[in-house]
Order: sequence, then structure tokens, then C-alpha cells
Amino acid sequence: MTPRGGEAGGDRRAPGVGGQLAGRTGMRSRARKPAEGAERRNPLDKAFRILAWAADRDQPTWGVREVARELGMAPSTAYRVLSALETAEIVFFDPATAQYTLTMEFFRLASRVAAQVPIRRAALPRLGELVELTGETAYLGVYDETRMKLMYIDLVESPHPVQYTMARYEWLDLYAGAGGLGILPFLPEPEIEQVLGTTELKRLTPATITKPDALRREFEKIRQQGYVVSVGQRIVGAVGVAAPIFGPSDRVIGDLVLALPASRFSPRKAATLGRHVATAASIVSAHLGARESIQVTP
Amino acid sequence: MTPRGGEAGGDRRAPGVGGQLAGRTGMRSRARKPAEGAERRNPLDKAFRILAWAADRDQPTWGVREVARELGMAPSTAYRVLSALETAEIVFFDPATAQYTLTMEFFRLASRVAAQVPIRRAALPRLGELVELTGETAYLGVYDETRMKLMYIDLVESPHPVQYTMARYEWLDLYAGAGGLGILPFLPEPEIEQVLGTTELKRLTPATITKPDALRREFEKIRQQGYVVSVGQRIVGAVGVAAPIFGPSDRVIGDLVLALPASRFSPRKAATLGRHVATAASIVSAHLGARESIQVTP
DNA sequence: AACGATCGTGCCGTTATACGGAACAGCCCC
DNA sequence: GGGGCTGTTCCGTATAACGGCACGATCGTT
Repeated sequence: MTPRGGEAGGDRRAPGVGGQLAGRTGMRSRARKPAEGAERRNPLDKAFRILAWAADRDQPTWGVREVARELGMAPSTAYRVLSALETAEIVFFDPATAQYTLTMEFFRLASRVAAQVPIRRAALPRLGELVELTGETAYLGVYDETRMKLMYIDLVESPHPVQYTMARYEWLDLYAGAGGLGILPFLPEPEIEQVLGTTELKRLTPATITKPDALRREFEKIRQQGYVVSVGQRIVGAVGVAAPIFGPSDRVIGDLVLALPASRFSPRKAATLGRHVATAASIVSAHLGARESIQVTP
Repeated sequence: MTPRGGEAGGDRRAPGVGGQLAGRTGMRSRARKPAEGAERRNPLDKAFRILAWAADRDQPTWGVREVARELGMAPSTAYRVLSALETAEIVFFDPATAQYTLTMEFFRLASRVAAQVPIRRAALPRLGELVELTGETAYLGVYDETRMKLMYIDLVESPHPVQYTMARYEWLDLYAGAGGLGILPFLPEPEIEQVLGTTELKRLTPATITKPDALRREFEKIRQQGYVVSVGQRIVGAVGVAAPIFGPSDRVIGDLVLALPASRFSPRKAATLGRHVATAASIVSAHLGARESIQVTP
């Protein structure tokens, strides 16, 4: 029942008429040229480039020419887009300081989106339980299949004073570290090969696995165990234990990760931590409606 | 040093050339007519109308014609905007189900915005302390001066099984309930009058104050106390206690609110709760760089 | 098995507007 | 008072936004 590959009939995009334009009157071989170096007209893309830039920087306010300089557009263009965003109540212009800010309305929109992600509702209670059981910091990672990367979006902190913290809201590669290796082996085979073929396997630490074949052997072990233990593969001195979360379509959509300093880790603890993470992850999967899940090897 | 009113030179919007267009050649009295009933071209506004609609509804996926129907635009237009949003990586189209979804990248953007709001960082720890001190649910409300409304954006729940929960991410009027009355009396006088003149003072419960003069008398009392106690003004059987938070420019930017059922309230408790909220709120104000703040009357 | 009612998608002609460059007025620092 | 900044406006041109219509595919009902 698991639709691993892409069976026929899956794609419902209707083809439409298709190549009707070319060769109509014999002339105009190149309709709508891409305009080479010149940027096409696209206020929507510009608007979101501005918003992403504003959300990612530290200063909460900005000016017209600052945006134009940073994003390489004409000041008049930046002004026009910002004015449009202002009437849409997405940004606010303060005449006293001559600076723009994001509005509370945009914040409201953002918060509603953030609260809507189903995996969070199912996983957040489990994160707290994991911390109580293990005493270590627990993270929720989500996978984006378009980008083929991973992002941590939630965490519950360990009571220990010494701990490794990982950044939230940043896209990370899958090949190194527990967070990625809790997801990668459970993807469909073609997608795994695409990741291995596309990603540059940089040696982030001495323990990073950089050979594709070595990685593939590791995947087999991870699939059998149902969880992964990474010792210093991404950050020296940091240990990660992770297990995958499956969504309603039985695809991997994220994972639960425990992160702890090597000083508190021992090989004896690995099985205990792994069992706890895998159990918690399978509960989340069940809540999300997945039929398949990870069976923890005893 | 506090620029309360609009002194000269406060507005830095440069005037530019101005009325140069009219009367140039004697003709064209109405340059760029507003096009009466017809909607102007504005893909940016359409895009945000779609996003707001998508964020506010329950179902996480949607279709082209569904958007077009709900927002009153042509299907081809909705399709074009959604396609543009797709290339901007804001929405994702799943060919298997023929449905659109918000992307994780948009979620990332949203979360960064949500984490950036300074009042949250300053107020969240205080919410937890308030719950420990009082045993009641604590809310963080923020005020939007453009919209002249209030929104709850965070809460820490009481351990009690019985409690009133208020919705987050919804704009609320200021005139009724502790949340609004913790803000309204501390706004500049003209803004207060504007609120009273604009808002329809609906009788939400028998205890709602609907006479402007009665409200103004109440404001005086609230300002003297430094906090407000509302007994069933917005929700029958619910009690709220609130105190204002001041921002760096010494303007009210929000408030802290305790919400509890009337069954756990007594007039004797009012002063204790009020003192706790007002103290917590003034600490938040201080963290945000406000010089002015509320002095709690003993 | 054939129907009608959806769906997403592509193309059309019209026309409003996005675009960058140049210039404007006001501000600040030297 | 000069030079450099700021946000803002104007302008001509090229282009994409717009709604209507039609297409092919899919779904549920008959």
C-alpha cells in the first residue's frame, strides 16, 4: 500500500493545448523572449525578496534605498513595492523616523501559519516527554522535499546547564548529523540517490562520512535499528539520536532528535535513548495518520 | 523629550514636486482616474489576500477555483497569482492531489518574524512568573495603533482545570474587557477620543460599559490604580486583571492580562492580583527601554 | 458506458502598470 | 554653503495582469 515510486496517473496537471503557438503563420519563431540579462517584471517576487530579507536580518526597521542597495533594485522600484506592501498592511512606514517595519497584521498572518503546521501539534507534547525521560534537549526537525533539506522548528531544553543548541529556522543538509540521518535513509530510493548525487559531502568534522558507499551501508543499519546515533559527525563533541516521523501518506516528513554533549554519552546509553526517541516518533506518526511506522528492535 | 504631538519637522516625508501634473496644458483634469467599480491591477494585493485567506481557514490545502470563488476573482487570475507564488516558493502545488499548500519556506519566514517581535522576548518570562505567583492564566496583548485594536499573541496556562481561554491572533476592540482597558486609558488623549468616536460601544454583557462618559470616568480610576479589574464586561463569568506595557518611545504597546473565572475571584484578591500584574508589566516596560512606567499605588 | 459538472491549465487581445533613470526637496555633517 | 545622504515624483516604454473562453482530464452519478 505504500506508494513509493510515482505510479501512472499520479500527476493530474492537465496538459492543455500545448505547442499551438509555434508555427502558426510561419513567422515569429521566438515568441516571448526571456530578455537575456534584464530582469523580468515581477513585483510579487520582489515583494517576497524584500520580506525574506527583512525577516532574516537583525535590525527591525529599514529604509527604501537600503533595500534597493542590498537587493540590487532601483530605489524607485523598491519605493513602489514598499508602498504597495504598505497599502496591503504588510509593512508600516513611520514618518517620524522615515523607516519601514513589518506590521502586526503580518505578524498575525505569520503566527497563524506557524500554529497551523500539523506536525507541531502532534510532536510538541512528545518533545516534553522525551526531555523528562532522558534529561536531554529534544528537537523537532521537518523535511522539505522540494529543497531536500531539513529544518529544526521546535525544541524543549534539557535542565542540564551544559548543552549544545542548534539553530532553528535554517535549512540543513541531510547527509551529516543525526537530524538528517534520521530522515535520509527512510526516503524513497530515487530521492536518496538524488540527494547523494546533488549534495556536496563536505567533511564538517573528522567523523563526517563523506563516501557515498559508506553512507549507504550506514543507511541499512539505521533502517534496521529504527533510529540513528551520530557522534560528532556535524559538531565536534556533540551527540545526536534521531528517529523518523511519517506523515499521512506514509512518507517521512521529519524527525525527533535528542542532542547531548559527548561527556554525558556512553555506548551503553545509546540503545536506551534510541528506544525512547523511536517510540516517541512512532507515536507522532500514528497521531498524524501514518499506517506504517518504525518498529523498535528489542 | 517625548514627541507627543506632531511638532514641526516630525514628518520627514519629502513633498516632492506636487501639483505639477494638474494644469500643465490646460487639459486632462483627472489624471489616473480610480476606475470606479473596476478593480485595479494589483497582483501583490491579490497575493496577500490569498495568503491571509489560506492562513485563516481550517483546511490546509486548497484549489485554484476555490480561491477564485471565495475571493471573487477570475480562475485564470487566481491561477496566475498562485503560479507566481509557487515560483517564489511561498506555496507548493501537489500534482497528485491537485491542491496547493503553504511551503515550509513561508513557514520559516513566518517563524522568524514571530520570533523577532521584541515585546515577546521581554514578556514571555514574566508570563510564567505571573502564573506561578497567582495560579491564573496570563496573556500578552499587543496594541496596533493603525488599527486601534488589540490582539493576544501569547499565553501561559494556569494549572487549574477550570479556566477561560481567549483566542489568539484576533483583533479585539479596546472598550470592553481587561485586555483593552489596560491599554486604552494610557493612550494619548486624541487617540482615546478617536477610539471612542469610531468604535460602536456594543453591550456584550450586562456589565459592559456603553456610555462614553462612564468609560472616561473609569479611565481616570484605572490610571490612578495603574491596573484595571474587569468583572464580566466582555464574557459573563470571566474576570480580567490587566496593566499596560510601555515601549521605548514611552507609548503603550500592549499589556499583561490575568484571566480567571469569577468563582475564584473576590474583591479582596483584586489588589493582590493587580499589584502583581502591574509590577510584571513595569518590568517588561523597563526591559524595552521605556523611561516612564506605572507606579503601583500601595 | 455515457453523461454533466467539476477541475487545473493555456491562449487571446486589451490596456493598465512595473520598470529604471533622472530629478526633486529636505535633512545632516563637515 | 557644499556635498552626500534620504524619501519621493515624474516620465516613456515595454510588458505582464486581467477576464473570457476553450481545452483535456477527472470524478461522481446515472
